Amino acid sequence: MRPAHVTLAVVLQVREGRLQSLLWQRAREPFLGAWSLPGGQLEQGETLEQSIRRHLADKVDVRELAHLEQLATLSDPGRNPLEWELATAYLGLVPRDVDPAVPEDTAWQPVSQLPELAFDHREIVLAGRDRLRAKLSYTNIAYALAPPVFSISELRELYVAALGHAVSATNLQRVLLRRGVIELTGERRGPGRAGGRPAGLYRFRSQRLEITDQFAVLRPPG
Amino acid sequence: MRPAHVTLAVVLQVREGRLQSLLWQRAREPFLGAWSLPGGQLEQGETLEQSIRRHLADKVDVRELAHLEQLATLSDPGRNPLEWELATAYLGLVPRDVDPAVPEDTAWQPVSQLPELAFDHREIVLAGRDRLRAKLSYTNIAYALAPPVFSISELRELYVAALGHAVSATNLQRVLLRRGVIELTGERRGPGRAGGRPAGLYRFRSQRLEITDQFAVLRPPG
DNA sequence: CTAGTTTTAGCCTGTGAGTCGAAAACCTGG
DNA sequence: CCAGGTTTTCGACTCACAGGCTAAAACTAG
Repeated sequence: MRPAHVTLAVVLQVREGRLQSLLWQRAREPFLGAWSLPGGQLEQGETLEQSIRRHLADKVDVRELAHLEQLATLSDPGRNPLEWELATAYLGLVPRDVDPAVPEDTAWQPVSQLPELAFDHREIVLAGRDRLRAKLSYTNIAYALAPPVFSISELRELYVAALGHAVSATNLQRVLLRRGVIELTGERRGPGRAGGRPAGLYRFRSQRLEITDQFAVLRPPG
Repeated sequence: MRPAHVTLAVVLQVREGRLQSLLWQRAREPFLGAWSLPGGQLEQGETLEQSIRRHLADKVDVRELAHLEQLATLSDPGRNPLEWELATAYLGLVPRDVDPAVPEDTAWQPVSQLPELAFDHREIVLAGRDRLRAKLSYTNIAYALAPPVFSISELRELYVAALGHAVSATNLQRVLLRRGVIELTGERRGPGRAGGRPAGLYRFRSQRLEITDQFAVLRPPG
């Protein structure tokens, strides 16, 4: 006998200054009505990545995934009480400027205040968050959370939301510039309501994941 | 229809100053006779980790795994020409002082000079090596490659073999001591053939994976 | 006792992260 | 048009730690 196999995704986006995860309410047993991760059955002829992309595009209409990577495969025989089922979890990231239309039964929920989740989905969400936090320190993965063009203050807000601790804008700018992760576009943004010096606008040099050879880190202050 | 599911392991050990991987020759199609990674079918009622442990203990008699972690799940529909089959790959590490008895059809082979491997096993081995190399820099994972007690020179040889570049014994000692990864046992080892100051003997403080909060790195010299 | 070998410890340097404060560039209100 | 408030940016300083080099320590063999 063979196990069923599903793909799941922790889809993260920074909204309203907080890191949020896309969740939907299950429409059938087990855990009917409980919040859970989007995903579904693996079909013949597709890879795991194709499968999770299909389910995300189908059910939740998220085509704007700027990054997608495999997290892990869960295999506890008791994780699904009705059936022997493996689940391969992915981490997906959505940039800040898009707001994908989501169905009724789907909602963004802050990772720091998750509701009760079905199956082992809570630990998967936290694993995704931790993976993101780690990679923010030694890769350019923030490109997948940021809009195409942004000011340092905006970028700082993203880092604060994702990392969960204060980040110095000055330091962030210097670190990312020196590493060659971001570059100045030359444009500037008109100042806000209360005036202030217009912000320079930056962009990520690469839209694909790159690993910084210098492993250095953005540490919490203090 | 559901896919078959197998578990595989990249089992690494430093032998004769080189990082080597445990391989065995396939006894059936496809790829009959080709070198491949040890592993086998996932059985009902077991987790993936239990499965790979069972196969390693059964077929290859490696019980001395000091570390085991999941690498990834491979899912290309064409990866097995005969059957739709997913494979979850693990990374296993064996300390230097043990020499597990292995059957006729099984052998250690240097990762830097791999033979032709069945399926997608070559990339899995390289992924395992890369994972190990990365973790050597920011975790205490070397505990799983080292004997219970060792001199700094011996530890240095392990790092050189695993990382593939020169490592300064002085620097290694200072870095690992400052991070609290290793500690002096108080014993010393009698000097070798040609004399020399007796080496202090060290041990790892923890035999479980710990992540260094300081992400700093052991870089190649120069 | 001397020469050779290996390990250990100390000193120096360089790099990059983190902090702080001042200057730059803009607004609004008088 | 000037003064005061706001936001961004730049430069100077400090600190921690990795990496390199050299000398000292501790031992063996002849």
